[in-house]
Amino acid sequence: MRANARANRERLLAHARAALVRHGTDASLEGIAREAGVGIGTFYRHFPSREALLEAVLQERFDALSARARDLSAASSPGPALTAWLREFMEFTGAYRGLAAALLRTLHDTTTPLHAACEGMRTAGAALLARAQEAGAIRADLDAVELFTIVSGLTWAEEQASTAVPGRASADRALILILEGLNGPRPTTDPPQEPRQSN
Amino acid sequence: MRANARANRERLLAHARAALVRHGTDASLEGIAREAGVGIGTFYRHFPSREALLEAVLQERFDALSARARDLSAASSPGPALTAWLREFMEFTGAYRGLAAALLRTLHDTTTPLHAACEGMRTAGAALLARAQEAGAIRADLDAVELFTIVSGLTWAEEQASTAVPGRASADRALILILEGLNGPRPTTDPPQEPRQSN
DNA sequence: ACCTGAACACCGTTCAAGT
DNA sequence: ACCTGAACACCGTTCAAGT
Repeated sequence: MRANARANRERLLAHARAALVRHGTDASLEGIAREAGVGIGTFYRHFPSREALLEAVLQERFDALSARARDLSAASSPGPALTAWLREFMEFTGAYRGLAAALLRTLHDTTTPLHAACEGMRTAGAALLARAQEAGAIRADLDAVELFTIVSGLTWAEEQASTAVPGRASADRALILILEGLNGPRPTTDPPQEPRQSN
Repeated sequence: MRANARANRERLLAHARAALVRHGTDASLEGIAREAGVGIGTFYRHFPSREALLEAVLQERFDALSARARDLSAASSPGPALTAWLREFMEFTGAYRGLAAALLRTLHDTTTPLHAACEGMRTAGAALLARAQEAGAIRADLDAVELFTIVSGLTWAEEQASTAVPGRASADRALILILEGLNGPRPTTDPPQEPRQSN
């Protein structure tokens, strides 16, 4: 019987993944159970809440992003390492419709299980930020919560814009815009650059 | 009977406003009708869709923001005028939970009635942007759709963060951050400023 | 242990019937 | 003209009953 339960869980997860891709984070739970050929009660036994389901689906991605932050920290200089990681974070966060919202909620609502699941990933990202700030690549008066809020907001906005198109390109563009600011790129100070033309 | 219908409409609008403040853009339509002491069918007669309701509630605000853009264009220099207007746009957009999402949707979905209702406001904002770009206050490679997308994303993100607190302060802060960029403020070029200390 | 599905409490939306 | 509310088709969630 134990094997039966395990098989149910796997089938639920598989159909959940498909449903998330198709319908986003508020895919019908009844629908997932139905497609998995399982009673709704069985669904709730395995995943007592929508968040628990998300957690199960996303856990390994969280861990992968944590590891990625550590790799980037070892392999790249502080500024580019943060930029590269944020790009991957945004790509992940934009994977399902509604995911940016679900993750952003966990940033402040510390009680939820999904919060705990994200925490490692966010700590890793925050370390990357601190390193970039020490190197002077990122303004010092920015904290990790602000950064995650802004980046999530951007991802969400791009996601709303493109229902059909994946829109990776425009999300990258948005990241560049917030890095450089709407008033234009800041000339790097260490090796002095050619001056901006005053239009 | 005509007076009766008109009274119903007004009562529905009044209760809709209250419900939007309390429950956000996806307040229960049945609930609004119930509170207004009116059958659900009557609700649908007056407002055939949730969007139609939003449009009726927000129309005068759209118009006010359009007018405000024109006033600012006359009264202030290009850069500050845009900043001031964006601040007001964000404040309006953050008035109800879900409003930023509803408005952003209309940016691309041109078929909806709410899109038409927003258009004037957005055109006015776009003019302010163009003026700021001509003056060199805002980077030239930014279009109005991008700007509205980014600003909406920011407003949404701040709104998610603060369920209880209105959080005006942090939205302002976010606006400053995207104007200046995460890599720090760009020194203004026209009147040369004191140099940034290299940390 | 694990599963099932009826039951409950909610939605949005439509439409035949009333005045 | 305008209003009503039952009807339909969906939800999420719980829980008594089954194996």
